[in-house]
Amino acid sequence: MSTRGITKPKKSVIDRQSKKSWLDAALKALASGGIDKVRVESLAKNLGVTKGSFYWHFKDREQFLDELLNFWAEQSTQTVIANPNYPTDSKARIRAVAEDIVRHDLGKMDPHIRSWTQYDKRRAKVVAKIDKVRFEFLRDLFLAVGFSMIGSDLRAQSLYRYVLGEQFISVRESMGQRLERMQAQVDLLLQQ
Amino acid sequence: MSTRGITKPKKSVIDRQSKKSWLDAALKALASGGIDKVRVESLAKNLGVTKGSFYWHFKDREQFLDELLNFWAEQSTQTVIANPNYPTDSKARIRAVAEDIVRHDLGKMDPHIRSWTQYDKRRAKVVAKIDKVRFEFLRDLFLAVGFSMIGSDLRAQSLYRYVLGEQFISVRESMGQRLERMQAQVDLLLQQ
DNA sequence: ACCTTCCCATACGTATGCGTATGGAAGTTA
DNA sequence: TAACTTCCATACGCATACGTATGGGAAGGT
Repeated sequence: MSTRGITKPKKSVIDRQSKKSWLDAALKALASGGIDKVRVESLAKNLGVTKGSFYWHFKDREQFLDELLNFWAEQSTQTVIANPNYPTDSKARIRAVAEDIVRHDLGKMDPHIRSWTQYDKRRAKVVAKIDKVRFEFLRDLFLAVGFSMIGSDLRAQSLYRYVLGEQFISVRESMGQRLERMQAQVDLLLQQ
Repeated sequence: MSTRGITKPKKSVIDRQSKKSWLDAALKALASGGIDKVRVESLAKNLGVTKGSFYWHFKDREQFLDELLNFWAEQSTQTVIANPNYPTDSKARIRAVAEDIVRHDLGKMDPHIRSWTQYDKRRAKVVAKIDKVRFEFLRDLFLAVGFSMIGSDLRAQSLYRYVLGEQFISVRESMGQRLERMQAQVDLLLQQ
């Protein structure tokens, strides 16, 4: 693991890259055009270096993609869930979480990630783990409201599918519409 | 358009291919490993011919993929919607449709299609049209139950996102679980 | 000043996959 | 049977992208 820029953040005349800079570039490329756009030589061009740098930091493309997936997994479990500023009222908290998801476009990387990993059993397991974490987070929110385990399970699954499905619908709506629709969805789920 | 096998279904010593046989093979490949598996030479190998056949039937790969997308679009609007054996009772009809979607795994091609087309604006428009058709079909079902336009709209969007989202969740459930969950979801949406 | 380590450039070999040019076999029509 | 159409095989050129081998510049330690 390169620690350049952390222990010794000195300037260089030439652009020295770290693992993270490669992974950041890869995430950008992934978001712009899918995993097919995550190419060694292409990323190198974006970073202003050659692939000589890449093969110094990483063994090969496969190992790099593994790190990329973990990179996404880590920072996707530290956004919504780790936010400490949610209301204490359980129903209000669900609404706040739902709004956050839409407003900050959380899960916007999901189509790219899932499109990529769905044909790779090993990598799909990483995504499955993220699904599990997210789902349990949502389920706990409904449990806090007072729903039964079965009821909370159903509602969390419903809400999660809603969020996930929205990312794949080709008819994109405005932010206002999406927020409104999401709140209506939450209202529906919060009925007794 | 080749009409071989339709007007003159004669046997041949060698395997003569039609456009449809290429498209069928392409759909199979797409389902197995995404658009990346839809390769001219790969499909040719599966069909037992060379790409000389391909380039006789199609101009190039791009045009072929266009036809493939239309091929999917056509046969994806002729399954659920065209089924005439649904109950006349509006609520029962929704339940029957929902069960059909899960049981016959309708939309199982959707992840592959959407993963492929999401980076292609022109092709995404075709998918958007399918989204619209499906959504309006679902909305009409809720309208028939007696919900308002707004209420039907919300419920149809919710149900459609649910179906779509399920296809992308990496944690796969059993058919029984999926059916049960789907019915619970429909029950939730059918509440007043 | 020298040496070592870190990081990258350059050049090359190889594989894959698209598209094209051309010939030819099988079936059809005159 | 001769000509004509339909469909495919073969062979080639070309572009892209991975991975490797090798050399070298820059920075820091001694």
